[in-house]
Amino acid sequence: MSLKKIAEMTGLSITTVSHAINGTRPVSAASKKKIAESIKAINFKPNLAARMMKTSRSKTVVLIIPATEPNNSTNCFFFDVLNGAKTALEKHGYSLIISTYPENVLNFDLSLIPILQRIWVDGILLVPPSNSMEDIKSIINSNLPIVLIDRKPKGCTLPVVYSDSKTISYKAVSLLLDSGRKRVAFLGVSSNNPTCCDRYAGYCEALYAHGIPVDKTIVRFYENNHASSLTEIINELIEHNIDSIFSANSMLALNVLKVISERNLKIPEDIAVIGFENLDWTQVTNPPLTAIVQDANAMGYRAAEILVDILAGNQPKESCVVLPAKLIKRKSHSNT
Amino acid sequence: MSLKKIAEMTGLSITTVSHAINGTRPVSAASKKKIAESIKAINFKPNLAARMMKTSRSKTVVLIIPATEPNNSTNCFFFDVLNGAKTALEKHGYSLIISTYPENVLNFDLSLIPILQRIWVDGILLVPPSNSMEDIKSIINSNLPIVLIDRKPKGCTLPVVYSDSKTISYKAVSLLLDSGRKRVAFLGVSSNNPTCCDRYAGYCEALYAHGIPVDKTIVRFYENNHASSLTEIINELIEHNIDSIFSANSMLALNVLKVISERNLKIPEDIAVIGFENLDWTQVTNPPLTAIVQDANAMGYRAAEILVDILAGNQPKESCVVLPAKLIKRKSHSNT
DNA sequence: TTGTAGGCGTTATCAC
DNA sequence: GTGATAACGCCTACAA
Repeated sequence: MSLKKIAEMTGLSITTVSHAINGTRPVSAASKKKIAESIKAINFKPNLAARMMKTSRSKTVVLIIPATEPNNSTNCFFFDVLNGAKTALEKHGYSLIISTYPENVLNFDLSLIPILQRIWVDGILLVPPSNSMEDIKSIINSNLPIVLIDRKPKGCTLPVVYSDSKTISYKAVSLLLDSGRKRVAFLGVSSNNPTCCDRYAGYCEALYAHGIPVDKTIVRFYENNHASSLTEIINELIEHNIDSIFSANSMLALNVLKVISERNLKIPEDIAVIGFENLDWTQVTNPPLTAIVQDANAMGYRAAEILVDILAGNQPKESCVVLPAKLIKRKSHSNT
Repeated sequence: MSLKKIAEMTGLSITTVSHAINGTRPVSAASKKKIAESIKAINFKPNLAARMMKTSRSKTVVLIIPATEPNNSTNCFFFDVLNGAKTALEKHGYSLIISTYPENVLNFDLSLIPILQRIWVDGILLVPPSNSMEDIKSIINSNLPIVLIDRKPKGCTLPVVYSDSKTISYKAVSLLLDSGRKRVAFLGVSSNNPTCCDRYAGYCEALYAHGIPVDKTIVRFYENNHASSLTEIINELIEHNIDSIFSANSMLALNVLKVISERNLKIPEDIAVIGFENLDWTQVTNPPLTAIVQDANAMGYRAAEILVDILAGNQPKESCVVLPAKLIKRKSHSNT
């Protein structure tokens, strides 16, 4: 099954068949018809390896995401990113390869990722591991087109698609303050995580706008290599006379709910909670969680579209897409 | 950057270099060393397109899974499957391409999946859409090696890796019956879903073993194209004088919890609930959900290993792997 | 509008 | 132990 076969069947040359298939040169209607028929007859599909060898394009893109343990709700978020990217890519005839790196290993060299060791993908969709461009330097050195997703490292000039975490965090914390809370704790994953930093920035600005100074004793980052366990951290926080917690991702929110209920405290009466969600479970917690939702699917989709555009040789129209996030008010933020 | 270049650098022939790299023929230690040095010097990587052209092997496998809407907990399950498969594949030098099909479209022709339209992948990991081999016939006709995951259609002779849903469902329902429940309702996704059928079979056997006949009025399948909404179905079920519900997946369990709490009924006093979980959220529901957990990661991993084995030309040692599932007892199944 | 021919970087066959 | 050389299937000058 090859161009040659089609050429034989139609009595035309390989060249003409090739041009007919790719539309790279005028071909007479009669020839076109014959070729189309033969293609159908033997269900011919061009050999991508051969094509790739000539064009050095694989029409394949890799999505590189952090992988946490199984059963972690962050995974759902990335699944939606993946699905969005896949949808956009398939539309343009690209395939999507998946690769992951360990979220919790410091200074993991991304260029060690197997697929990047091969001459293979045309471009990269990357969720960067940290705030630092240094950590993705080796991957940038591959000289493949890159679009970042979800996290924008400091000093980043690459195209990037992410949620407006700061604005929505500002809103969430304001909601707590406006309903009379005075001691709003902040709980984040890591001070080295761009998204987390944005959320912290929104928190600080909201406090500032309400004339309340940031009290570092009720701000905690659960650094991955932290000495204390997450449960301990939350317990500590609660013992600092707080009346509410803004927790900067869904996994943290989940643990906050757990610890609070273990201490037999009431939400929102004793402690109001606002978190993040990647999943519908937040509506069946006790009480249903007031939470921020991001459009993960759109994030993947938009990023993929930008990458495809770059691969097509165009100047990207937008090098930085900031998607809005939503605050869903349920019962955990206020008893009024 | 090619074998030719390495050949020039070392003064050896392309042939020898190729054999040295692939270990397909004895090469003198001295030559080996020279070659290794040159490879390192120019950071040479074999061109996969060229290699693929000769071998007609892409060292790439596709994972085909159903995709539901964003934010659906089923996605988490498949993310873990994906991650497990990826881990195993990378170990053997394979890359993983992702493709999805719409879960709710009947008779979706899987062979329409873009990646399968190209001459590209060496093998297929597939979560089949239904109970019927007919629905995956077109994909089987591709003549690529296939390993099924999670669901075993009727009359299936392909290698398949799935959880022992029946046994664990038997245990779960027995737990309800042993604690005195008499009217255990069953809620499943679809009678056309192999996993769901297994869970129903476990349910029936448990009832049988306890001398209770299956009452079809308290058995419901939420067929995807069902006229009534899921909420209606659950409400109907509750009105049939039941004292407990076994819901056959996490999405259903979530909705069961929601409806019960909307009706201001108490769990487990009024209605005991056992569900499935893909995620840690089940511990923060009210009350924490007694649930069945599967090892999705292992499922993907094992399936990928079998596929790699087949691709290596071996007879697979096991054509059917049934993984155990766990029942996690929390608070929703019994008040004693 | 069509055809000829060379080459992309491998692997495989055969010969030494 | 080692080397020439012919494919694999496609694209693309260059020619007609």
